[in-house]
Amino acid sequence: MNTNDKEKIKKSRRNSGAITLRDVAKLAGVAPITASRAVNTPGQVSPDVLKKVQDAIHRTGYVPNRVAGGLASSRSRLIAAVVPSIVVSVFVETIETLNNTLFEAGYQLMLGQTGYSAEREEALLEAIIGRRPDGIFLTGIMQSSKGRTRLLASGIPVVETWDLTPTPIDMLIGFSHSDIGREVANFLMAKGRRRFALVHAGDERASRRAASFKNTVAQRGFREIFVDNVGASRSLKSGREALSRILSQTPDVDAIFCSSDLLAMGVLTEAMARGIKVPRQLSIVGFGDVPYVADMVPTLTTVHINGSDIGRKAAGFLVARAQGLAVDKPIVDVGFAIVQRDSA
Amino acid sequence: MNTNDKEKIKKSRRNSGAITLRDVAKLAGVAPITASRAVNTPGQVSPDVLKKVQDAIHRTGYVPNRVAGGLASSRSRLIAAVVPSIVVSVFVETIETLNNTLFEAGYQLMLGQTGYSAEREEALLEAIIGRRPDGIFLTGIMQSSKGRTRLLASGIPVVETWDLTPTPIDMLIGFSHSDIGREVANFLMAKGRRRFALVHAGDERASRRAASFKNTVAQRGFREIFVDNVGASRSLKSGREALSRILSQTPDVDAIFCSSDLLAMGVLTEAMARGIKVPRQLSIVGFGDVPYVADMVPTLTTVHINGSDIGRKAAGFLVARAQGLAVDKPIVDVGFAIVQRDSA
DNA sequence: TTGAAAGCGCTAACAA
DNA sequence: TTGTTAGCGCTTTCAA
Repeated sequence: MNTNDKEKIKKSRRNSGAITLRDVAKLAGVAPITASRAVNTPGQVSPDVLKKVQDAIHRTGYVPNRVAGGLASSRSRLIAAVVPSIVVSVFVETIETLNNTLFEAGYQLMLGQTGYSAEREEALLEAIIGRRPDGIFLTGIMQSSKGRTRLLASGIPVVETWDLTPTPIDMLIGFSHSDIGREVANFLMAKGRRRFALVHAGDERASRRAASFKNTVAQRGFREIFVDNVGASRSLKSGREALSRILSQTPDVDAIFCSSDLLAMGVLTEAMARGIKVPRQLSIVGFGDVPYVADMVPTLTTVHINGSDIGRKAAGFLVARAQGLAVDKPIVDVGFAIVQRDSA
Repeated sequence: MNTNDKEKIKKSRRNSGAITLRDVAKLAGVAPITASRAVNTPGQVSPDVLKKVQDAIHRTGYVPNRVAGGLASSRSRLIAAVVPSIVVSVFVETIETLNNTLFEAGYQLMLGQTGYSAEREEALLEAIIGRRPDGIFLTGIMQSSKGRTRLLASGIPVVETWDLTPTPIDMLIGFSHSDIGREVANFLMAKGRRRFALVHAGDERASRRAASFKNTVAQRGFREIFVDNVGASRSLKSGREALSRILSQTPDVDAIFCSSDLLAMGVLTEAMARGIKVPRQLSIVGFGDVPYVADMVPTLTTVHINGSDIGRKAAGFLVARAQGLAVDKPIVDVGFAIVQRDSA
């Protein structure tokens, strides 16, 4: 931008110093709204004007202020995502795909982590609603009724994921945790296993899978199974320690279902370190099917969740809603699959 | 909110229907600016007024519109982060800590992924600057001079990370990739290794570590080493395949440095599958020190990067700058450490 | 301690 | 196709 251009730009007491659409319009010799149209809906503007505006933009290095645009149009082009944690790798693929799909459609992602804390979730919700995003992605079902009420009152499209419920706030993309527990139990029983144990983290969905597994096994008359809750420590190490505890209580255990692949890898590692043959003496099943477990030795039998698919579908739903379209069938069960590999 | 309250709220042609500060003020019987002060700087308001405003907020369920506030005050309380990808687990801890630290300080994180693509990075930058965030976190050094110019012109505080340069855009928190290559080479040579190979992904920083490793080894007169570039496929599987290729070219290889822990796990897995003794016949060194590699069998020797520390420091810098404070020593070398475990 | 006025930078609504 | 006007919901500035 040359000095001559600069002089044409009006100063005001409060302006932030950045180039505005008004500056561009003045330089191009048109009204601000015309410059706005040249930027946003170039088809509505004559080629002549379009060129003048584009020139002015180029000369000034103008970058539209989306905050102001968002305020004026009530469309922020922002989507908020709430995740327990991104170090829990099972959620990462969903967020990656959600983010990429949204970006292609011209939306930005705001990321919030609850750390599995209800209190934190509430603060996050307040912060999110305050930004007036065009949509909200939730990992899991919103349990707190206060949270549900706030979301409903905000009028912002919401997609709950990673679980099923008959009463979603709005849209839903998930799968059944109790079905998973039952199916894994059936799978292991069909393999002739009889002495079961569970290793799970202390979150509600993992507990639900565990409870369903336990019920299914109990219904078939097997003896009480050992349940090891590792709480918040979702590491490979806690999987190793869990197996140690299990073996000291029930040395004849022959099948273990873990609430994550990482815990399962821990159990597997400890088993190998102790010379326990997997799967001959002990079957191990994980959850999540994170990429590398298919290529380890031995490969891990696990429950596959299509995280990418959830992210992509959620992005599609939210973008459609943001654009005022009705979403057809906004409740989707994406299911799961038990992927049989070496460890069970 | 009861019907009586509702009637007091003025309707306008354009308003979005949500409760505004103006509604709250009217209900409380004060001016909007007074209600604003009651919300943001309660100390500046009499207890009596404070109570009336809080009551009105409670009755209406008012949530402040941060978009409008941001526009008026030129402080968005938004920080943008640019990452190559979050499925590359080495970046996840940094983002998690960055996000959590920012949230504590009242800031939200906007996440953008480049997928290691320059073109994508440019589009991302445009989208980010358009939101006028109070700060920008970059993974790596901004290589493109166009990008540097835009960032500089935007006036937004920037922290580049994960690398060092004598000419950062603004602030910098990183470590030296060429030092890492050199030190790992020295480490392996000191262990008496002579036949080296490299497995690295096709990004610039990994290539720099590899080049430095290669130089160091060459300076000591060892023969040309085999370099396997796996390109964009940073999986355990590509590590396994890389070892196969290396062995077919140089069967007597006795040390391999990988550009990520996941690739190293792949090499390790393939070695074990082939009955190659690690570390007796083959030393393997990874990069990143992601949590679980310390608890596998065998444990992985790797280069530790304190990702959490980078995230926390970056958040500190950005928040300080956003609040108009000067940042003391905004260029930090966080270093690295070779963590010796079983695999080398 | 409280308030009136005037924006922040943009777009919806209406008009020509 | 282009422009005028009046906001979006909040905060800065200045005044009382």
